[in-house]
Amino acid sequence: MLDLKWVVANLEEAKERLSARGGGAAQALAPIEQLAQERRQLIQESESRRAEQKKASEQMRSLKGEEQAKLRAHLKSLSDEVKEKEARLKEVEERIEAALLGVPNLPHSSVPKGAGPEQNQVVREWGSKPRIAQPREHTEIGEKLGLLDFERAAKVSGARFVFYRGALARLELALVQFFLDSARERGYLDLLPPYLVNADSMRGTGQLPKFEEDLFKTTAGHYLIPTAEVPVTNYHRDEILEHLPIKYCAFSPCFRSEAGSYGKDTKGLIRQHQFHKVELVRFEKPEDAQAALEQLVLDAQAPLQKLGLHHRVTVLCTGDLGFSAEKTYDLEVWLPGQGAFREISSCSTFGDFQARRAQIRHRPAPGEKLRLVATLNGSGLAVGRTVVAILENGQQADGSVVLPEAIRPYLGGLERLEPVREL
RNA sequence: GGAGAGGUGGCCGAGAGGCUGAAGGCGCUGGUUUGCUAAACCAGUAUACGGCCCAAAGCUGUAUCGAGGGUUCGAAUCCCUCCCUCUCCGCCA
Repeated sequence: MLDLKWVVANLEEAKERLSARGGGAAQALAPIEQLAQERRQLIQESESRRAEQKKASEQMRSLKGEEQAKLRAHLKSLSDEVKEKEARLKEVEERIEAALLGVPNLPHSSVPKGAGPEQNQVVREWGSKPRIAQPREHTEIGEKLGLLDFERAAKVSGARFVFYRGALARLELALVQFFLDSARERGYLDLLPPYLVNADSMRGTGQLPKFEEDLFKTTAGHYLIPTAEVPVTNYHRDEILEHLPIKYCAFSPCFRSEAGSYGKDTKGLIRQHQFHKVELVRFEKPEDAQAALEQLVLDAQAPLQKLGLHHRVTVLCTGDLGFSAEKTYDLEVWLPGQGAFREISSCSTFGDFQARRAQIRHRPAPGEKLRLVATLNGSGLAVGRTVVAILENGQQADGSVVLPEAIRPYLGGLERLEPVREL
């Protein structure tokens, strides 16, 4: 959420910076100026009335009989007036809040302007493409080896679900441990979060109120988390943090309804309703946020490099930026089967956008005023997509898959994936 | 799920219609004293939103005792709804 005071004082700048996102982001601001004015006036009126009322009602104690009855009648009308104004004020503030909650974050000045994904810019590349004669996609590789079962998953759960079998099931969990180890080495504290959260948490990180249709909701009113970012960022909701920075790594399953992505990546592991991810979350001083984002990208790249997977870093342009993000780098891993780079991590800084919604603050020094912190997060990494990359990059002519050396110790020394032996 | 007890400042804990932003204590900050440390003593110690001010500082108004609503001239205090915590019972991995 943007700061109301700042928006009102810098309306033109706000509109201009939001319009870089395209899609009418700036229009959401339209009603705010007038509402802010109404709000100020109502505050002044109701507060001055209330001050008057407070003063007069102090005399009530010392008065008796008719005198008191007279004053009481006067105060009653004052009281009614205050109540009426406060009711109107509340309504105006609710409308401001509703409008503001629907406004996306301002892109950082260093974000390239652009209309959509085509205008994202490649920042750097790591490694090189493996030479594979006739690359196949992970679905084919996995199904042939008996390691992936989409058909039965469709029977049991529906589209966009999967069963992993045998060594691949183990690989998924091995990668989780491997990613957490990598993050821990880089100073992140392990957190294993709840997978169901309340609406306040979803509002804190920006999923609600605007993106409810992307979420799964339980009959009890909880939401299934679409990423560990939600519980981990909200871990410090309504808190005053004493020491910054704070760095957490958290494993969790992620649940996404994928509403509106019909027809996209319908096959395979790329886009599932449920997947696993290790998330890196940082709380930083505002002035450290940009440097921390650069650091975060390196933290996310580290396991990818240990696995020897060819990838590149891109910076998202203004038109492709997520709702809450101020700046985002994507990590895209090379998938020989698809002949394309695909997102495997997304690292963003949110400035104080989430911190304002979630009221996460810190005191720069004793005696100084509280400030909102900056929040950041990035995948480190998406586990399912890493499995895809390992399958496609490690595929051999005989159908087996050679595993990256770095992951072998997590699998009891297993070197390659071969057909599952039916028991 | 059933029965009961609770939620007050950074923390502990009083208060039970007006004099309470809230006693007392702890903590923290500054000062005095002091070979050092400690102790003692003194002072200060919230947040948000308005107004005055070019701005900061400062002054000033209002709100805030789990959340929301109600009663009342006036609510931390009375009533209603909800949330959360704890204890016991049931169920359960």
